[in-house]
Amino acid sequence: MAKEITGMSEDYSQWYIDIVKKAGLADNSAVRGCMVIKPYGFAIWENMRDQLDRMFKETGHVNAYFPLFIPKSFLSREAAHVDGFAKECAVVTHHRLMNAPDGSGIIVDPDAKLEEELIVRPTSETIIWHTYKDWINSYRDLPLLINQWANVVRWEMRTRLFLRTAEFLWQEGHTAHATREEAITEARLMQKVYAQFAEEYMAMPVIQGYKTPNERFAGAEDTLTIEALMQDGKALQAGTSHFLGQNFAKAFDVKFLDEQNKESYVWATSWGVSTRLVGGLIMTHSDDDGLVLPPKLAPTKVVIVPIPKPAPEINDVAEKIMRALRSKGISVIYDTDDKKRPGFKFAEHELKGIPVRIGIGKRDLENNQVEIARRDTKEKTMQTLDNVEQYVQELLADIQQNLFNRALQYRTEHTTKVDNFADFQDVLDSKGGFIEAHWDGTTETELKIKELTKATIRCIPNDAVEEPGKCVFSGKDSSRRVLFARAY
RNA sequence: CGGGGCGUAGCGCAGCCCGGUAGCGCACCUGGUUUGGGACCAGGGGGUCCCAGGUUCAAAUCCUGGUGCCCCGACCA
Repeated sequence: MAKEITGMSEDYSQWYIDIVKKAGLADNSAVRGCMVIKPYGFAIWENMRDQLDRMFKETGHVNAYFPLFIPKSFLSREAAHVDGFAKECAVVTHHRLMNAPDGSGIIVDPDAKLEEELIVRPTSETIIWHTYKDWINSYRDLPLLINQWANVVRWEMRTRLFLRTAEFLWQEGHTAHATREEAITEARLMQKVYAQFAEEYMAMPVIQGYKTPNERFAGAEDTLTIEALMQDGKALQAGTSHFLGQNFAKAFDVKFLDEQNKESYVWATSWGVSTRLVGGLIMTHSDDDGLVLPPKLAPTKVVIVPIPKPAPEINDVAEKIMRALRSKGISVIYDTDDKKRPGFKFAEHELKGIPVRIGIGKRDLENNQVEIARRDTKEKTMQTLDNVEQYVQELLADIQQNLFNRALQYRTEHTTKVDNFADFQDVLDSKGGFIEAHWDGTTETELKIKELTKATIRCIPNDAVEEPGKCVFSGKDSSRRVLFARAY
């Protein structure tokens, strides 16, 4: 009726857009490529953010905030870095508006041109490393473990709600270390934190690995990644953690004195995840009825629907259940709207992905029971009133686990070992997903494969087993399989 | 940056070809009947038809120019 969602199999892209809009997560805005994150979508992001923030702090990081604007000259200090971002920067050139002399409206005041243009940050390495120069003198100042929650702007050609927007919210960790080993350990730790978050909270299984030189972050010596697989068989880079070597320390002249009074450049990492994760969450679990949310991130875990509408005896029971669940930290709402009928509400709450629905009708109360429905499988059971609290707790845990299992099973079924290029193309076009194949290690081959198939090397998995083989494209020697996929 | 589409009520759209009182569905308000998987009836409110200029007695509709957003691709988190 009112909220038709395009079928996933019919048009995956349209299905995704329908979910985002109809579940009330976000809308397009008046600004090209920028979205309005609506309260429900923002609530999901807040839950992600809060949990990640806890995990960052548990691993010793603190939050700070750096400017939105970056002097143009900063960006050019690290050569690879500027190459990577130059083409997608928003630039501030003036600082004042004025009424047009001809009365045609407001124009930029030509006299208010900035001496040096400001770049709206696409990422903050440069402004942060400029600042670190002042903060770091001695080994005693290290490690410096800082995270920032911020918005950044990348003027992308092609945008998609949550997955790629011109402005997005994210966190960026920027750490400084005394030794190479310590920085590498940090980058690995944060990759692990991201993987743990993705799997335990988002119920989204990820492959941990590292990027090929070609896919590396601009300015990094090594880029670690977590890669997830979406339901249409495309991969999503869900988070990255970079070992930056001494590149930024050298570019911004950040040195420290060690215990031996010897001066050296510090070692750096940076790592980030963004609102893109919301897109990943949607594309991992949702279905043709709408959003499906893992309980650990659902803004509302339980909704109670009075059947057919609120009534004193139903309200009493609902209140009791709410109190009991809330005392266990379970967010629950009672849908008291007396204008909408139960069927409408069921559909609406399913669209919003609320993990558990409790239906209370007079008929049920006569039998001292309520109906409990789970969003993931849409199964319903009757539970006696004294059992509701415990049942719901277990059910939420079960849903969380089931979503992960389901996604893992999908990924397993869509991960294929391939040993020749014909199969490689066949698999990509038929079922998609991850392809484990040998690669000769050259960028040339990587690019050629991309050109021919649109598949990229998502990563070299951390746990890739050493096995001799022949490159799926060039036939040259290879010592391990890498992970290919078409990606978002 | 190429290709396509769209701008008309809060949302989704028709009307435009062939100029003549701005319409439909949903949502909203009122009343009533309903209510265990997206209710129905009756009444009602709500519009710079993206902007500017032109043609015309008359423009949502025709002409010219502009602008915005979306979708699909190449580039990227």
